[in-house]
Amino acid sequence: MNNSISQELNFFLLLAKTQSMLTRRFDNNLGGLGFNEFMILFYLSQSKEEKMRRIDLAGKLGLTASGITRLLIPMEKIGWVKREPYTEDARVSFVSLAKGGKNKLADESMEDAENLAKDLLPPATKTKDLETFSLLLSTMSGTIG
Amino acid sequence: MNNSISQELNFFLLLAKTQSMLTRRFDNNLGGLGFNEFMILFYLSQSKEEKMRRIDLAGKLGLTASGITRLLIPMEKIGWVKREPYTEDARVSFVSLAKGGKNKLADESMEDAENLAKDLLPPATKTKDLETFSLLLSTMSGTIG
DNA sequence: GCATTATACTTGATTAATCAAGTATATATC
DNA sequence: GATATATACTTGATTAATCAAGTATAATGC
Repeated sequence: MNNSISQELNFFLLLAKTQSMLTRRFDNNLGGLGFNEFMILFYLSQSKEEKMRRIDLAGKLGLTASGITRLLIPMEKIGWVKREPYTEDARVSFVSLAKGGKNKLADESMEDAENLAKDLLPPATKTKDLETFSLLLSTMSGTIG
Repeated sequence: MNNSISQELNFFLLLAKTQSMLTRRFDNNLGGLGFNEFMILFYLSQSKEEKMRRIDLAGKLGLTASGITRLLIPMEKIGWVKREPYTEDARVSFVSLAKGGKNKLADESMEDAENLAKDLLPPATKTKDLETFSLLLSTMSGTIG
């Protein structure tokens, strides 16, 4: 039996496990919003004119274009986001933050997310380490393309 | 517009994005094994007598018991794992590594996973940092319960 | 300008995984 | 030792997300 495993692979196994648990935790504690839905509303709220191309949203969440299409369907129905055609390039359609989504985010979910984030990190976590780790994550997600 | 977001929450958003991309990458490059399937075969191969309780497997992957039940159904059918009843506690059933699964892992997937892991990490990643992050991740997943 | 290639998005079919509820067994409490 | 609670697992219903293929439009190369 060969029991050896590299530190690198071990890191990815741990990452997968942790992220599964984290996603479930976020999904259940954002006042009725799923984590992905929260991220969509949040990124829209941060963007210029509160609207983004669907493909850019996909990039932000690390999902496929298809995944975004499907995520947005119920959100549009409920009135959290709106579809905005784009005349300069007919392939593109923008998603914009609708009133309902803006309220949903502001009233509760944003605060819930912030509180959860602070609760989840071990109290001893060093700011400096968090920075290093964040940088590693951006580099990886930038590289994976 | 309130554009502020804590470093902590930002970290979790980045983590989610990166993990989505990573999972897709692993899923498509382990010689026909999904990432979760790979992890199951791997953890079984590492465990005593190459068998584990389903609930412990769930813990290792960060999934629910239900998720594990469903993951194992096709794997059992294909002959990668076997179900083993446990007389000392009739609630429990063990999963063991079957011949097919053992071969699948040894012939290709283990090597693929190791190579991928090394490819995905930025070359400049410091061993020391990787250790720190791994520790942070274990602490978090241990705490989340 | 025409043909090729690339981009943005949607859709059908499928797979993955959750939750809530249910079954069966074991453990603890009184 | 009967009752209540906890644990391990499965199942039905549902939601999430993929891939592969298709549509439509735009950009590139010659």
